[in-house]
Amino acid sequence: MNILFMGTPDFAKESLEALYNAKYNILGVVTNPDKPKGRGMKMIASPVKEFAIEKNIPVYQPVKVRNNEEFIKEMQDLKPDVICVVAYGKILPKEILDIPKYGCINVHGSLLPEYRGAAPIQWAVLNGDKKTGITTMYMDVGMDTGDMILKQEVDIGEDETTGELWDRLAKIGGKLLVETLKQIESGTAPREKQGENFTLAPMLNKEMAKIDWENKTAQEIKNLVRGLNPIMGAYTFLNGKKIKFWKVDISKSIEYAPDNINIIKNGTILVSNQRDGLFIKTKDGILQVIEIQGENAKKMNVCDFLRGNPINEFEIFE
RNA sequence: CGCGGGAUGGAGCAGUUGGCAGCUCGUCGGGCUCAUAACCCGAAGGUCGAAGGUUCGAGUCCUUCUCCCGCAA
Repeated sequence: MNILFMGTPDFAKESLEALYNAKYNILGVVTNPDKPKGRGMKMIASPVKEFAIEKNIPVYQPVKVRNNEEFIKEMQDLKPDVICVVAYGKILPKEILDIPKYGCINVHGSLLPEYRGAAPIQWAVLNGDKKTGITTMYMDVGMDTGDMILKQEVDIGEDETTGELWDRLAKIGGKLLVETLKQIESGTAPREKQGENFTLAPMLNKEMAKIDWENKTAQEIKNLVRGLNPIMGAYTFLNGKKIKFWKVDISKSIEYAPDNINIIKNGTILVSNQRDGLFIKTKDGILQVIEIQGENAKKMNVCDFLRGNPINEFEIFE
């Protein structure tokens, strides 16, 4: 079985590596072009590209795919039996989808038809879901609308972050992809149409990262912090300064609740000291901050942070 | 030359117009208490990132360098 692989981030690299270790013949790897990134705008190659180079697999990095006759011709000439696409970052035109006889297989980070789109893992955590999973499918021209092949459910931990779940799903995705190919080869792969009741997982935007103290519950805020770690971090303002929360938890003890808690504004700091940390009133409970980051500073444990950046009790996050 | 912040005892930070290097925590010793991640007393621990310059005097002002970090999905 000759495979053409398309993917870009570390999530995709896991699948590529799984295919490689399963001894499939990988004709080539298509990945997004290197781009300037990080401090100093250094050119960075994608994890998929780095792996491919290490294993001497040819790398293709078209700037665009649609209407790129030269690239499409190149892909056709490779004559892949199947194309595996994992978080490539571009939409593939029909001309590409039609190349391989076994079709294009995609690894998607959710239990389809839930969370079609770019950010399925993030949204599963943001919404506080208890479980999610991986789905492999035959791609069609729609956005994650193809017929499903295999699924694997995965439980989401109560405190698990998007980053942690991302890493786990990446590995599971690799395994499921290999299993999917095996079944396709042996002709036993199932093919199931997606139901009508789908949900979307659009790309995340910056506004949603701001904590809404007024209307959100402690659990919702915790989900926001978990869901945005490590992508952008949930933030709030204190005295005009932007502060990011990287890890919070719902305080189980009520000993920090003052008598007049019901008339205090949501977002008010109830406790702030170097021993206990930082506790904040929310709509329905008390939130404990565990990991925090100030402006132009690195993340740190909240107790360390308070040592150098004292915060008064009864100040209010906005 | 993408934008910005920083380098000060073990940790996190402050240090005003240049004038004895400080705060919180931790560490060590002692005390107090039925008791404490409590409190009190004391101690150790710094070539203030590197080099040069201005000055009677530089953590602080000027130049150069090194390293670290944040934001731009």
